Amino acid sequence: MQDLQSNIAIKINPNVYKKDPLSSDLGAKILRQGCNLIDDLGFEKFTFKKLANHIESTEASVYRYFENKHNLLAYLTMWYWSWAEYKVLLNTLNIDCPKIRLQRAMKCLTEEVIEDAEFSQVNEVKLNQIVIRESSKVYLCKTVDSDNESGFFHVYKSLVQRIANIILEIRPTFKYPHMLISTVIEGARHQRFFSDHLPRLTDVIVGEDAVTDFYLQLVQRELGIED
Amino acid sequence: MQDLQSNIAIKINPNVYKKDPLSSDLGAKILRQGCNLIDDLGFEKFTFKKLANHIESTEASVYRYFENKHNLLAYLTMWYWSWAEYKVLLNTLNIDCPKIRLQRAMKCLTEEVIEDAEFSQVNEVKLNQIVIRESSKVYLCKTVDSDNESGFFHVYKSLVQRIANIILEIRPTFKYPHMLISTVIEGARHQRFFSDHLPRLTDVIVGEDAVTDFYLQLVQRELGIED
DNA sequence: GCAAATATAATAGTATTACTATCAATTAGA
DNA sequence: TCTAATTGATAGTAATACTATTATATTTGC
Repeated sequence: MQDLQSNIAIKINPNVYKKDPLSSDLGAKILRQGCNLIDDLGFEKFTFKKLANHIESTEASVYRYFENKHNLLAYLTMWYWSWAEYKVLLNTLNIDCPKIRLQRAMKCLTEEVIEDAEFSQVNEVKLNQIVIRESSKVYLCKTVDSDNESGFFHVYKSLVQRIANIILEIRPTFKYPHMLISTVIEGARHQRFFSDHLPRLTDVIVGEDAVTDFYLQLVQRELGIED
Repeated sequence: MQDLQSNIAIKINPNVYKKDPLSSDLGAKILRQGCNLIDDLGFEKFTFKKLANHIESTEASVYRYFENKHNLLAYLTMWYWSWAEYKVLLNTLNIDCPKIRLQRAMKCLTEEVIEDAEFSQVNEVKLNQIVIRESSKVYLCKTVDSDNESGFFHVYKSLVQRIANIILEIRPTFKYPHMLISTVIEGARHQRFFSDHLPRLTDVIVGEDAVTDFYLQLVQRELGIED
């Protein structure tokens, strides 16, 4: 993926920002250090004032880029899902067999993010942690319907649709492709959180990626695909 | 269940409150109206001041019962899972076949909550909505480890363990019983949220309980149980 | 190279949030 | 009825979540 770094840019729906954070140095700092601070403090304790101090700028300047911290989190989440979709795309391109495409897509979407591709302003490992811990707060809130109309969840939905299509290619009569995929995507992140904080809710196996193993198996059994 | 209403009380771990809200009228109001207000405003916009005004009391009085709104939400969530576990218990008692016990437990944990048993101070339908939308915020936060030590998640974990035991009865070598159950429990609630707000992430089928159907099937296929 | 446009910093200010503290009034229990 | 516990009333603080204004840089277009 290295050779694509400089040429590919992830485009984010402008509704989520007031001023494009990729259009300036300060904007880039807001993304990068915003990511760091949200990871450190947790979303609830994170404020634009703290971020501004941290990057030696001012609160007012940060507000010029994002209406509020909710939208900054939405931006980061949208970026993450675009990046994930791009990974899926790269890994399934030119592969004819839909079962293998599904398997590879599942792997992309459930495996741990360890290496830091530093694809752009954002540190993918930290962003992954944020997505695990904070991203559901973007939709689990009263503004979900208007945010949805603004397109905040478009990328996520299109990612789910993309995998659902592979499933339908394998089993055209399967009734619940979207449910299955969103269950797996959300579940994988929850299980990683559980294994760090509430291990009795999961099954941790040292030296094995239990999460990927479990969800891959689950999907294959649900669709009746032999291993 | 009616005849048990007056005799059975759900006991909540005292670490979550400063003063037992079931020990006074005001406490009961805090639970009941807190539930209503959180449902109306969403957890982020909900404040103790608004609650106090709503029940014609004062902020300071509310703070006498709960350290903060996070703990009130934790209380309500704990109550919900105790209630759910009790439902599971009632529905699986005296049934020998573990497959049927599993099926009944799954049904309890995935089906829609429509009828309002008014089991106590809390309106179960509203509480169910709150659990769907807000409850993951109790653990998706920086205090999760100390909250866990205080026992905030004990009931939830014991519920998961209970069902995991049924699974192990059916398939003693199954590697991921906790993962499977927590995936189903969390997933069922997410899917209900999706079908209300982000329907492209799920598969809504009118007149059918797709959620229960899907997760029951998923579990049975994962465990290789014939329908 | 200069004017115009744009971006940022500095400062100030407001309403609300998330509490804590104190004390008086009321109620309940023994 | 006396005492203790509960609640209400009031006050106060630091932080949050913004908005507005103005001055100062910096970039860009010509």
